Amino acid sequence: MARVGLTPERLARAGAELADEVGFDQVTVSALARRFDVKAASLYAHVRSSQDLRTRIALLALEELADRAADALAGRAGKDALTALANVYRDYAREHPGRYAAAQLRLDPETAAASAGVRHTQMTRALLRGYDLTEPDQTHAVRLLGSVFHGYVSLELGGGFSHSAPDSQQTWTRVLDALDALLRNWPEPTGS
Amino acid sequence: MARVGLTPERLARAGAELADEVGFDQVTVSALARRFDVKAASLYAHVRSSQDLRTRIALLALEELADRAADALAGRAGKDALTALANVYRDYAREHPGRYAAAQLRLDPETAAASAGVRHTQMTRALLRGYDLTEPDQTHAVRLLGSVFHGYVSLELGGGFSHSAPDSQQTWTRVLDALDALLRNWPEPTGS
DNA sequence: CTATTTGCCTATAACCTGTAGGAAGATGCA
DNA sequence: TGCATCTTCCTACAGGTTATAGGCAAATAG
Repeated sequence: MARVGLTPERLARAGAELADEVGFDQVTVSALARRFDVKAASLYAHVRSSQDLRTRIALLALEELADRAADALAGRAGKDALTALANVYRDYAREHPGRYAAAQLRLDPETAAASAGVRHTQMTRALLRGYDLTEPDQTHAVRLLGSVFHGYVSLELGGGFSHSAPDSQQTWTRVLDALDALLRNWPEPTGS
Repeated sequence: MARVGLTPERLARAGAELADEVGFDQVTVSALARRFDVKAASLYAHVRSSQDLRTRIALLALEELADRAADALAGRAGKDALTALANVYRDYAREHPGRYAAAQLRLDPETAAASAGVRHTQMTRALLRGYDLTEPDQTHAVRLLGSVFHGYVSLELGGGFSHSAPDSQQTWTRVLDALDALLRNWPEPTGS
């Protein structure tokens, strides 16, 4: 009865790999058990449920993504920082589609508050210090950037841009140009 | 043995309702069969598979969304049209979260090409006629708008904006201001 | 070197997908 | 009206997934 040496952390890491290979929603306790050549029931000693496993993978992905973002932002400012941060999300999603999908998992408020998700907000806010925005516009801009990054990446990943010209890379470059221009020239509220 | 009168269309409609109630990923053949007080096996006479059912719900949602968008755009131009279209997506997602999630289902290329998805692109393009963009910037702008709408709506739906000030409605208004300003003042490519 | 803890096992129940074949209701045609 | 046929929904079943309960053996502590 050889012991494989399962831990919640190893399961989350292996689950993340599995997600990248077969898709996050195909990650099951059974499939993960097969990967360790172990019975599914054995995994329940380490994770409470299938949902618990997914949450651990999501938290892992959020951490990795935040670490990459922190790396990319170090020593950069302005458009340079904007581009770097944006590319972190896009590249991560392309390298690790399953993990990226996991990072979108809806977490309950306490879990979310304790997750690396908050670092993402903080870093976006730090990036915006290179532009001249004061509250509440800074928060609006944080949300806008999050929306564009996530929206673009998920549409691109879903194949939305792959069957028409011009190619996605060109649009991406121009979108970052546009966001930079917008942040440098953030409009006043309209009268309406 | 009373006949219930199942058809693929009725199943898709009921599936859409079920999705709004319990979430798109909780839509199963079994659950739908229970809703009609019928055995799961019976549904397979009308849909080929669980995946087929999901696809039908996705197509239904895309249609509904395109119809609403066409309605909203009629007789509007410029920022008025931009706001109207944006609100269609946001309102639909809030009213019908399950259907909205369904609309994000990844379709195979042929199905996607035959879906109402293409109408969405066309309408966004029509909206952009109120701004002064030529190709390929128009395509870039279509993709940007799609990204912002989808990204914002999905982050908002995921609860991302609900636990911090200012409230999401204010950000939404300002994001639309910002997009309008950006489209009216679309930047040249940068030299890099 | 025994005693306890830990890790993985078998067994089992419930639910979901999907297929095969059967019976009752609906429909068409004489 | 009566008969044949088709359609609709059924039962039965096989295979996969989640989850719990209880058992035995390996690792570890005193």
